[in-house]
Amino acid sequence: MGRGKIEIKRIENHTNRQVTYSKRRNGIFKKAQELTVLCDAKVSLIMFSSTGKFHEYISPSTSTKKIFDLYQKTSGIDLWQTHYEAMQQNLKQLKDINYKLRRDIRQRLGHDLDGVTYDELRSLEESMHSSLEAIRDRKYHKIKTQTETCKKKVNSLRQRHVNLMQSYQAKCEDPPYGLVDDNDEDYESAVALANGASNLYAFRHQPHTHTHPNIQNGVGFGSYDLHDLRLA
Amino acid sequence: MGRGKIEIKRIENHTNRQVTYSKRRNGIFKKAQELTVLCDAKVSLIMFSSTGKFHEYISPSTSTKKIFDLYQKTSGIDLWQTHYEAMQQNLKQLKDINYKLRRDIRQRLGHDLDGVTYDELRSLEESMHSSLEAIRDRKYHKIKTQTETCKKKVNSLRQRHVNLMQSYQAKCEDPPYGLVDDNDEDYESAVALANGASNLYAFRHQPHTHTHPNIQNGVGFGSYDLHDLRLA
DNA sequence: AACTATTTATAAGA
DNA sequence: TTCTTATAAATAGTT
Repeated sequence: MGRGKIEIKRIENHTNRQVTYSKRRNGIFKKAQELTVLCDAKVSLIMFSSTGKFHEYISPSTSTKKIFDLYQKTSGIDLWQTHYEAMQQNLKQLKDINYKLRRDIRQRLGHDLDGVTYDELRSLEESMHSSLEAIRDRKYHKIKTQTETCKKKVNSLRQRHVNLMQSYQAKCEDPPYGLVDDNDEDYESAVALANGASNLYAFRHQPHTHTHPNIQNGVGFGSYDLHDLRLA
Repeated sequence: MGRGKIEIKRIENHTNRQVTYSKRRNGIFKKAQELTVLCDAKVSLIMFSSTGKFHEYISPSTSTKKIFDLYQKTSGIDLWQTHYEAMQQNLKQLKDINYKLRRDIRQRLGHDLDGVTYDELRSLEESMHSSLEAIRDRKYHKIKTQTETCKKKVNSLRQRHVNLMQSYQAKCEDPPYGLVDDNDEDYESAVALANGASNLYAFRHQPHTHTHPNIQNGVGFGSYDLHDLRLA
């Protein structure tokens, strides 16, 4: 299609080749676009000239990535695989290890023991036994430390209680006026306190709540039994 | 370029569209091939028809994978990225699960219990305990079946022993010459056997090996105690 | 880049 | 689908 027929073989003249590439590239792109529209097709056309220049046509309804995915799906060729074989390997190994770990756990739970020999069972039992010992030890250790922490707390509370009682008794022996300031309410409550009719006292008639036991019971008269605090 | 000019818009008639697709596809493939040869270019042409049919042209000097690699390099678009990221995610998850499984096992072995609460310790102990029971059950079951198999073997061997002794005594009552053939060694061993001086007999003075107990002890004179065989 | 003679592609019909 | 063929479109060589 031109002034003369040409043979389909490499054009040796460089300029000529470039010109022909340019002309025919436009032609093929136009054809691709027409095909896309006329036939509702998806076309991906990627070209590199002999000088390495890159040109692309892609149907507007799609993208190179989509064509690429579709290509792999349709042709069954996984272009990805060769690229990331090492990663695939890694993944496979991890899955394998994972499976073995799960099996180990299942056997430690007493399941899936059908294929296990007597000797293996014995060593598993032994391992389980000593592990159980270790876990029990740890539990007892936990109990012990928790108990000790608790005791320390109790001692601390007991000490606070004693201190509070001492300071309270000291206040009762002094005249209460030293506590009074411009605030009437404070004055009244101070008087009420002095008469032993504090509203705090009312708590003593409520069920034991174990909140602020040092305050609840601290407003007592020395008759209070410390026993209740020991396991608070 | 045909009997009539056509407008470049979607061909609504399905058959017509298919025919045009087929014809123009050939045309564009021919153009691609010509461009490849004439201009020494690399061309990748991937097409999907409206019905999803896939066709491809690729310049002989290259491959679809190479074109995609080159495409990515040139355009800077990473078509693998999403794949790669998905794989990374997968890998990370597996590693995570793996770590947790390992931790579980370590804890079941009684290690790494520092961060474990008292309640968790208790439930772990309980799990271990019941698992240990299951494993012991399995072991006992194994012992039982093995013992039964063993008993059956012993009974079978005992029967063979009895049979052997009977046929031996029968032979002793007959003249022994029937046993003798051209082989001197056989003759000698038969005589030795008759005298109770078999080299097989020597095994009785060795530590118990539990191999071929029927032969070791079978060359006796009826005074043999079967008890030894019971737990062989 | 434009022109145009000529080849090539293809629309419509068989 | 394939062949035919009139005609549109592409393009080789030229300017």
